[in-house]
Amino acid sequence: MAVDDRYNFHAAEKKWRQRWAEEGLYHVEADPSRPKFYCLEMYPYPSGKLHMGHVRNYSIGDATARFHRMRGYNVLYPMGWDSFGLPAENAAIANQTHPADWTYANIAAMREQMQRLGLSYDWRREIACSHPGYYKWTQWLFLLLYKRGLVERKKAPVNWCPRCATVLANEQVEDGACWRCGTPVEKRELEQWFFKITAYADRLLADLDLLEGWPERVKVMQRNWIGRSEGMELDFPIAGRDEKLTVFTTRHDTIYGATFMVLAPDHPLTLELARGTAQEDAVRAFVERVTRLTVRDRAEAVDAKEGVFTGAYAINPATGERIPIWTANYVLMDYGTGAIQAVPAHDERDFAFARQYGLPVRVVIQGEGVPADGDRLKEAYTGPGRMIHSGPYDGMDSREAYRRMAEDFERQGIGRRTVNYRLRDWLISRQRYWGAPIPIVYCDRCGIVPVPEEQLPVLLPDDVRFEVGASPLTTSERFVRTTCPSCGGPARRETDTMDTFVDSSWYYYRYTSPRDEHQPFDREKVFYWLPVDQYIGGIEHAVLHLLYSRFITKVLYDEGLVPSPEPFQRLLTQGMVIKDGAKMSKSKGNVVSPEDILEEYGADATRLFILFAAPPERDLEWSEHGIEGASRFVHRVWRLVAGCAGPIREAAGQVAVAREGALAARQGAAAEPPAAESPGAGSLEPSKEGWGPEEHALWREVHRAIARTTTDIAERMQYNTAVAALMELVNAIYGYRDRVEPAAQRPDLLAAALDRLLRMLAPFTPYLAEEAWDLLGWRATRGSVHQQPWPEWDPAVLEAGTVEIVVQVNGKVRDRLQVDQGIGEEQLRRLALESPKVQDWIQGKTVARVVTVPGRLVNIVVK
RNA sequence: GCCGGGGUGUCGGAACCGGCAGACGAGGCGGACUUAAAAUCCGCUGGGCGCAAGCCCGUGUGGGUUCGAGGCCCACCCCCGGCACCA
Repeated sequence: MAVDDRYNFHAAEKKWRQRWAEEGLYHVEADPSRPKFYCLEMYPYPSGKLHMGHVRNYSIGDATARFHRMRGYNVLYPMGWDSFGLPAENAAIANQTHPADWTYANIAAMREQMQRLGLSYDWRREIACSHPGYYKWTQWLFLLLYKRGLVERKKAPVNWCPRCATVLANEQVEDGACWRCGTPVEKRELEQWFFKITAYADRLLADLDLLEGWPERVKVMQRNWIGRSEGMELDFPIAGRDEKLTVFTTRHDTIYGATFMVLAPDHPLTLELARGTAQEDAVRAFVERVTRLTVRDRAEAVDAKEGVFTGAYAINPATGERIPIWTANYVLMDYGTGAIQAVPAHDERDFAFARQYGLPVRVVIQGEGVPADGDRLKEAYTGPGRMIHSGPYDGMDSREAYRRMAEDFERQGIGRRTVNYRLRDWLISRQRYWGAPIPIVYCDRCGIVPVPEEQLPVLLPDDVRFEVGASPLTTSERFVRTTCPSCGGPARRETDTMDTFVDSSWYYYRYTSPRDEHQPFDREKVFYWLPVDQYIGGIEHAVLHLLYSRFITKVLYDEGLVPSPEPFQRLLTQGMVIKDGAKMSKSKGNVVSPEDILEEYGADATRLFILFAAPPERDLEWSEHGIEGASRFVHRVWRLVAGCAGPIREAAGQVAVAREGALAARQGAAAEPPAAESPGAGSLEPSKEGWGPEEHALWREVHRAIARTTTDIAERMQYNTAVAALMELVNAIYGYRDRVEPAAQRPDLLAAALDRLLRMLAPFTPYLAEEAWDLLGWRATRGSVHQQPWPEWDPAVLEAGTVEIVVQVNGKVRDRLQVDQGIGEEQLRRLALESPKVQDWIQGKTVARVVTVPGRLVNIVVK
C-alpha cells in the first residue's frame, strides 16, 4: 500500500495550523476601499471544553467566513469569551481558588480546541469580558445609560433564585425557575438597578420589521415577549374614600358589565382596603398564603381560581353602581396596574371566578345565540355584537361603541387611552462577585453618585470571601469603603455586579478595536465594520441576548456612536446536536466529546460531517456511521489528488519549461519571474483541443458543481447540499479516471478540475484542501488555497451539449429525449409527437394541447 | 388556547419559482482485488404485478385548483418548539 494512500490528518493539522499562524493568514484590518463582511458567532461561556453544539456553531461560521473571504470580502471573524458568571464563582467555592484562575484555564483549553478545528479567527482580536480592559467599558456603558436617564434604582417585585443567591431578570426565568440552575424562583420586593428597556419597547417592536434576514420564529418570540397591547386606563372611585382604583383594560366597551373588581394579592391597596372590615383576617390570611408561594407554584395554583372579598366597594363610573372589590390569585401585580374591572359575561377568567363565588353576570354585548340574561350564559362571550344594558350605547354595534366610548370616557375624565407592554424593565444588578461592578457610590451627604469616567474601571477586589449564599463583595472592606467622588467624604461602594448579559450586549463592537484603552470602540472602525452581516448562534437566545443587544445598540445609535439601529443584519439560529433523539447531556449519558472525535477522525471529517448531516437550522442527529462516511470522503479526495499529482506535476513542468524557453528566446536569458500566476490570480484553464465527450462531460460537471455550491452557500446557507454537490463532483472525476484509458486522460483537465474542487473544499475542510493544494505544487506557485478566489462558473459550459427532455402524455412520463440545449420549441414539440413510445399512447386520440417547458419537458394532453 | 416550524425510502436528508419524487450520505445486497479479512474500486437498492419490454401505486388524511401538485387553496390528524389566567 502506497504511503500516500491515506491522508495523515494528524500531521497535516499540526503543520498547517502552525504555518497559518506564522503567516498571519487570518489577520484582518479595516479597509474602506474593500467591501466588508462581519461574520460572528455568539461568544461562548468558557466552561472548559467544547461540546458538539459549539463545534457545529463554529463550523458553520468558519465556512461562512472563509467563503466570503474567497469571494473578495474583507472579513472580520473574531472570537472571545463570555467569561463572567456564576459557574466560575461556584468552582471557586468548591475548589477554594479564584474565579479568574478557573476561567482563564478554561479559556486556554477551549482556545486550543478551536485552533485544532482550524477555525480562521483573527486571534489578535480575542476578548474576554472579565478582563478589566473590557469591563471598564461595560461600566462606561452603564454610565452612558445613566446619563441618558435609562438607569433606575427602584423597589419592585423581582425574581430571586435562592440557590444562586441573586436576583434575576424576567427573561432569565423559564417556567418559574432559574435559567441557570433550575431552582424555582421566589418573588421578592427589593430595591434594585434596572435598565429602562421599556422606554424602547415600541422601537424594539417596530424595528423587527427591518430584520428581513432573521428567522420568523425569533421575531415572533420577541414580539410575544414585548407583548404590546392597546387599551385604556379607567378610574373607579373607591366608595367612602377619596381614592380611585385604576385598572388597565383592552375591553372598555364592556364597562357596563363590570360587576366587581379584582386586585392582585400583592397590590398595595389590598390589605389597606380590608383594614377594619369584617374581611380583614380572611384577606390577610389569603394574601400571606399566596405571596409566600414560588412563582411556579403560584402559576400552577391559578388553575383553580381563588379569591376573597376585601370588604370594600368601588363605583362603576359608567353605571354609578356600587360593586365589590375582591382580591384573587389570577390577577398579577406586575402587569397593567395590578387591578382589573371584572366583566364575567365577556371574559373567560372573570366568568369562571364569578360562577365559583356567585357574583353577578351581566351581558352587555349580544352576539348570535348569546342570551340577554347573564344567569343563562354558559360561557363568556368575547366576540363582537349589539350593545345592551349599556345606557346610551344600547343598540350600537360593539365595534362602533368601542370607538365612541373611548372618546367619551377621555372627555368625561373617566380614563385615557394607553399602551401596555408585557416587557418589564431589565433588572441588571446581581448579588454576585464575578461580574462587572456597578460603578456607583453611596454617600450619606450626596446620595447616589455615579463613579466618574476617569475613575474607571472599578476593579474587582481580591480580598473577598466566597461563601455559599453571601454576596462576596460585601466582605471586602477595602472595596466597600471609598470616598465620594462628589464631596470627597466617606462613602460606600455598590456591592452588586452587573448581569453578564450586559457584557454580551455590546461585545461585537469591541472586536473592531479590542485593545483600545481610551474608548470602548473606535468610531471609524465601528462605522466600517458594523452591522454584523451574519450572526450565528443558538435559538435559546431568541429573547435574552438578542433582545438586550438590540436595545443597547439603539441606545448607542441614539448617542451617535454606531452606524445602525440594529446590530445583526442576518441571523442564523442553528439547531441542536442530538443523539438518540435527545439533546446530549451528562445525565442521559449520550454525550459525544469533540476531543475524542477530533482525535479519531480529524478536524476535516468532523467539520464535514456536521455540515453535511443536516441543514444548519435543523437539529442534527449525531451518527457514528455518518462521521465515518465523511471520513471516507476525506480520504477519497486525498487518494484522487495523490493519484493525479504525478501526471499533473509532470505536465505543468513541461508547460513551465516550454514557457520559459519561449520567453528566453524572445528576451534573452534574463531573470524570469516564476512561471506561476501571482497569488489569487485566478484559475487553471484547460486547453479544449481534441476533447471527446468524456472531457466535455467532466468539464460540465465541474461547472455545475461550482454553480450549485455557490448558490447553496451564498443565497441559502445550505451547506449540506453544497457538500453533496462536491461529493458528486468527486464521483464524476473518479468516473472519468475509471472510464478513460490512463494514457488518454488529460492532465490539464484534471488539474483544472482539482483546482476548482480544492478551492471549493477550502471552507469546509481547510486542512485537507491546503495539504492537497500543496501536494499539487500550487502553494509554492500560487500561495495558500485559502487566499485563492472562489471559482467562477461559465454558463456557456453549462449550456453546451445535450439535455434530457421528459415527454409526458397527460402528465405521465412516457419517454425521454436527448436533445440539443438550444433546440427550438417548435422542433422539440415535433420530436416529442414523433416519438414511437408517445405514438403508442396517443394513437386514436385527439391531441388537445401540447405544453412545452424549454430544457425540461413536453406534456401532450390527449382526449 | 394562541403563535411558529415540521410530517418524503430502512435512516440522515434532496427536489431553488408548480415541471423526471427520493440527489448526496448512511445501512443492506452483489461483483472486482485478496490465500483470507480489512481497506479500496464498481454496480444494485420505495412498494406491487410481470419471463421481459413495461405497467400500476407512492411525499400524514380527505377534498379542490391545474396540462401537470411533495411545494398552491380548503378541512382535518399527528410531532417539535415558544408563549400563556397579560386583563
